[in-house]
Amino acid sequence: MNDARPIRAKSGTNHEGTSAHNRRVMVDALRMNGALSRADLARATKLTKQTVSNIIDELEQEGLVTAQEAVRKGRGQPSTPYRLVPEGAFAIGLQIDRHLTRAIAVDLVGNVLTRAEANLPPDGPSHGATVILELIEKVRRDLAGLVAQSERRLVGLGAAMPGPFGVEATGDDPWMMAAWQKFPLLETLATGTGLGVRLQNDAAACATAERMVGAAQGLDHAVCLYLGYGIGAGLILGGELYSGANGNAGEIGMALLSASGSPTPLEHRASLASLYQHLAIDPADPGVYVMVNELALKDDVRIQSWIEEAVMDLRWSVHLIESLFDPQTVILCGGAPEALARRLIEAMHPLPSSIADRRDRTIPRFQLGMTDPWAVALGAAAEPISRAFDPSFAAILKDSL
Amino acid sequence: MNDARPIRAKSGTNHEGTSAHNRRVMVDALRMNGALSRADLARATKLTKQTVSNIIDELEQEGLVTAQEAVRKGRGQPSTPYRLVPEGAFAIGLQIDRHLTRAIAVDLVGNVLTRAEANLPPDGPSHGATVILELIEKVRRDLAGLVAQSERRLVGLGAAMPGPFGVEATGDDPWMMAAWQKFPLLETLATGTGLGVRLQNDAAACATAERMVGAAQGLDHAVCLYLGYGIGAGLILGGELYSGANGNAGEIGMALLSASGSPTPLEHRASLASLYQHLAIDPADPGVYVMVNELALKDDVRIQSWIEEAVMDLRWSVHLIESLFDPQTVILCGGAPEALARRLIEAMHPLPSSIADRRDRTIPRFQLGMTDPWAVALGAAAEPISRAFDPSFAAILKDSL
DNA sequence: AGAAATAAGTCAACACAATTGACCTAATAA
DNA sequence: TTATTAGGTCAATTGTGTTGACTTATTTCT
Repeated sequence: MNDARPIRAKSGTNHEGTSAHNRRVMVDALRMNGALSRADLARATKLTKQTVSNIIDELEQEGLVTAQEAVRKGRGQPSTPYRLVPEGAFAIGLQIDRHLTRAIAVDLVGNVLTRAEANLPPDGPSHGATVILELIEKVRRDLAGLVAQSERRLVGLGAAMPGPFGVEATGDDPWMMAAWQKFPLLETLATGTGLGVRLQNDAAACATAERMVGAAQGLDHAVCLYLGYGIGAGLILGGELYSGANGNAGEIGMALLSASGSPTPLEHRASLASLYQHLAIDPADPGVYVMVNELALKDDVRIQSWIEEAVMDLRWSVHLIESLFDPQTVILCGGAPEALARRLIEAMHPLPSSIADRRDRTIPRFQLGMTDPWAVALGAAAEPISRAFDPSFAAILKDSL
Repeated sequence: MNDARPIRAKSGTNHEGTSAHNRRVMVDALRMNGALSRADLARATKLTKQTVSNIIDELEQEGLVTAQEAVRKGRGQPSTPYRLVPEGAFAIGLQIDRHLTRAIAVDLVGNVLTRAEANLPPDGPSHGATVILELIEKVRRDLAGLVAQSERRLVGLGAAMPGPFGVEATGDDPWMMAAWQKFPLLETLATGTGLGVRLQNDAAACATAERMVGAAQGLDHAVCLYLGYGIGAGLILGGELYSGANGNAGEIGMALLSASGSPTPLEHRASLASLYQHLAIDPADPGVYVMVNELALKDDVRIQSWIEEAVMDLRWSVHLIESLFDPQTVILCGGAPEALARRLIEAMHPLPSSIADRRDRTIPRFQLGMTDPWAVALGAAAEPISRAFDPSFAAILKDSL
């Protein structure tokens, strides 16, 4: 009678899926190449001129693309390049960090339009949620003041916070991140803002940012090594952000540094937390960023000694990432002060030899990405944009609607 | 004038892409669920009854599915379940190992129809290629003798060999694997057989096998830890095999076991190579498999001491894999003799705590997959089947045709 | 028994989106 | 001036999933 066992199957697709994909492919092509004519797009996407023409007409009507002046290039009718209209869409990003929260508004091409931050009250999520919702409201109002129709073109809210998610807390937790994990954040944000909300960990958010406006643009295989209070990896695999079965992929900070003996998590050694400890400064102090940056600029010996240690672990991490993910490049990004990040990059050479040593290599094995305390918030904001406009398998299928 | 810089864009799709995807979804659903009625398929794939009906009619005509007897279940018209026809498609798999080569023929559902192996001449690829082509010919003839029309239904040839690919050789290489890497294997096989050919490393092949007929069936996020002469990981990420930018993803054997001091590659400690060394036996001896299996069965002390050491490294590996990939499960598979594999699995407990410790867990964190010296060859054969019939993003796009 | 309800599956008309091939336009090269 | 080339449009066509009414076969209710 009742067949209990549910049927597992992938979703099918139909015309709308096809159409949605092709529209996304256009937007993606324009994002990566700046401005392209209809004929260019047809060649690049392998669609017919006519199809491209129809889609571009639609996108133009919707205000997502616009024609530039015709350009003559050689023989034949001049081409009319189209480019993305930044004001075509907006998204809001939210970063929840240990002692503060940041909100940011970006447009279709990743320009930051407005931003705001606030301290998180130390008494946990239920009070903190109010602060957050107010912060989002503020950014939303500012955005509305800056551009007309912003509300109509708001595609969603992206949130980022330290992971891992859905796992029992371990050890000390002065900033109540564990409490935040249990708090029904997404529901609160969704009902409080009326927007669609998704959650990423901070490394994933950084990778999303690097993919939209940073060093991972146009790359289908890249790993962002995020050095923040902890350390994590944001994974761009096969052209999409990879989150794993539970949204926890890339938690390299938990990787143990030796199989036998007394293994230490990478996080305990290579992270800003370890730097703060090494320098004996209070991570909650709002001045740490500037302080560390200046120490790095003047090559302070204590920073140098930390860098020497950390670089060994980072070399190991890069080698590990290359061995396991075989990416086109590894990008150092995240909340580390810029001067520190530069010192680290310099100190990384020479990289240990790995399968990434290839003759056909055109991109550096390891490079510096964004070093901006707002990178995570930016990535959080980039997520809804990416969800709405980037080509992806999921977007074609019926169950995505 | 000449705009040098090429335009980068993803491919668009059209009706044929839609259709191709939906057909694959049907086959996939039948593979995972055994037998389903048209109505079941419609519900599971979110397509309409009519669409499913049309596709099933086609598939039936093509001999890929067949109706079973109608079953009455509760009220309403009895349903007619359809199942895959094993003889609907065949593929040939080829394993090139250090001193021998294996060929195998499988059908649509992964049944092994015939197999053969041969020693690889020690004088390198150009002579070896002849041996291989003869071996494939033999398997192909045997297959043709076993089932009618097999040639018409042959979807391709999959090859598997130890990786990594495209990297300068390192260290000693008694079996000339480096020479094999340089040899134009794919071209030789393609012209020699007239079939489409793809290459995987052995860990990836194992994962492909586990996905078609093993422990990874129906899982979208699984990692196969392949313990063979070396050690590697086959990655099933987001429902597809992930190969990285250069086909080298999952090379966990190269992971270094400690950041500072004198780091050792995992491969030097946890691999059958290390076991052979520990036991002081010649890995080229064709009797090693049986020998090791018997030693494991009688709990030989030398085996036990190796296991104790190896298990520490394997625990570390599983923890690392869980931290970086966040899979639903980790599967131990590959060419290790079964008794040894069982001993290893037993000795793995307790696993180190990791982000994989979740309350909502239904599958074991770590489990035993296939322990069959033919697993790699089977996976190699599974690849063309998977390519031809599994749903995938690439299969929808125009540039896949 | 008979009627109602329920579920599987089919039929024929339809809608949607990409394709096709002819055609127009605007530029450069001969 | 004319031929050639490239961008782009027009209108008809094709392929594929959808829709809603209908048929068939079975169980459940009265």
